[in-house]
Amino acid sequence: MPLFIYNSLSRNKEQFEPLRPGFVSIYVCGPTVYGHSHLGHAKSYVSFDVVVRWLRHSGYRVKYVQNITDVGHLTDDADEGEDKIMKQARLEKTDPMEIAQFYTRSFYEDMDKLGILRPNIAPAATAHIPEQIALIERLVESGHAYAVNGNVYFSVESFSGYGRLSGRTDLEAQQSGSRVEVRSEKRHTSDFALWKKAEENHLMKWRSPWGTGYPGWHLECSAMSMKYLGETIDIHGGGMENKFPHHDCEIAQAEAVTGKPYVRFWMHNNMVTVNGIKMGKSLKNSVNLKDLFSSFDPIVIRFFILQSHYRSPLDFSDIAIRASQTGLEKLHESYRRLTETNTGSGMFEVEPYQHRFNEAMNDDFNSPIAVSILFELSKALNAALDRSEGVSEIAREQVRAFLDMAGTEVLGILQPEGKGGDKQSEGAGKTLDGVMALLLELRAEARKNKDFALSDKLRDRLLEAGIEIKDTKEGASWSVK
RNA sequence: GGCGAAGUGGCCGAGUGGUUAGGCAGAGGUCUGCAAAACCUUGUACAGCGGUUCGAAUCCGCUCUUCGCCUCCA
Repeated sequence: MPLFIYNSLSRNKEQFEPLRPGFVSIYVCGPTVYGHSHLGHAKSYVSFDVVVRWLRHSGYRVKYVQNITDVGHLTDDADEGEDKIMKQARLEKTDPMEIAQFYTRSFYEDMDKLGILRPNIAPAATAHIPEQIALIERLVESGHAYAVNGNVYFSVESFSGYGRLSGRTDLEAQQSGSRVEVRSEKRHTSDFALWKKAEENHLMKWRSPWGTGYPGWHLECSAMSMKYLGETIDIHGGGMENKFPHHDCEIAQAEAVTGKPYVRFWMHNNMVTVNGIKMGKSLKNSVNLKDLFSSFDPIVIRFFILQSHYRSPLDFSDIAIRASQTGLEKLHESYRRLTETNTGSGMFEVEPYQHRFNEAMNDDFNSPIAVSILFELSKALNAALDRSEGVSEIAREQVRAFLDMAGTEVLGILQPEGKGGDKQSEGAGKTLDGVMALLLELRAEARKNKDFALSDKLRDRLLEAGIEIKDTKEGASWSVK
């Protein structure tokens, strides 16, 4: 079954075939590390995590590169303003590299909790200054860039395809409509900085052929992508807001030098909104993940994200996440029942679900459909388990294999069997198992003797202690809430 | 002003030229000592106005509204 991916460059779904058979190169724009991660990061990286997981499941060897931007971009317009990382360093009374390191660790902490697999290579911009300088040199030599007063600019007029990704190809229109004041030293308003001269007090700076300075905003991705993945890569992902100027600039820088297509498939994920308005750090409505994790299990957040398509905006609200939480618990419960129930003689056909799941994932990674298929399976499975003949050993193993693939390996929303979360250590878990077995036994005896006051007391007090009892046909079970 | 996306039942959220998305919430029922859980039943929605068509929520046009980008941003 072929995989189709929506390519932002062609604005169409296209059948995906990697450049090199069996091998997929993918680069995703990483975070600028000057603050804790928010829900927007979660949406982006959960989405691409599932992309990578699905490609791997499909048999590809995937090399996934995601940068860490630890050189500060500027806080306001094109060429003015303070470096964001420097600003944060000033606010926290420390130095830029410490800020970058601190928030890099914070980022991975959050991403790990969301079940996001780490990229194969996570290059930091500051560790690739020579590569970036080399790229600028090539651009200057080939006449695509020019140096003025210690700054180096890319000349957009020297590159015919500039703006093709975002559709902003009319340079004149850009010039007249630009909100950025024309800077005299640039040849064209849309020319963008490759290298910037550092002021005296600038803390992050390096020596270059053009004097002491620091790299421009778009350069690192081109340089590092080409270094680790080659001049033409299969997939480049990122947030929609980066289409212009960031990705258009990346294309220009890379293709001007190599003369080859930089990226074959551009993928852009949509934004997170809060009450319909884009969430952003500068808008002060961003939902910090660490805060969110204090109210919701990170896997619930992951599930919430996957219930909408990566190209659709996701509107945040507590009510919507709570709905997801209830739904996910249902899937977990169904999976638990499957693994714990005794087998019987009943049949259960997984193949149709499997097929539709693959179809959904191969249709531009349609996770909401994939999730809905898990719900349908769960419903049918529960019904089958409710029947007296139950489900046969073979059927059970087939369903389990499917859920392990779809729910655990690909979507990352079901816990693998035997791994009951991080609520208690292994040893404590064993002890609790023993205690609970005894309590359930006592309660069963009480119920048998019609001592409902005692049995209800056990149930209620356990619930207060955070343990929920469920009475099923097969007897009582318990779970930590 | 330029570039782009979207408007779906109480809420979230897919999809499609004619047949049930799915989840949450709600209602009724089965089960249960009572609950919870589970299961069954239940909702005929697609911004508005025109057009194409045997038939459109799905295609085309217009209108309205919302959102993103054009300044760093996942």
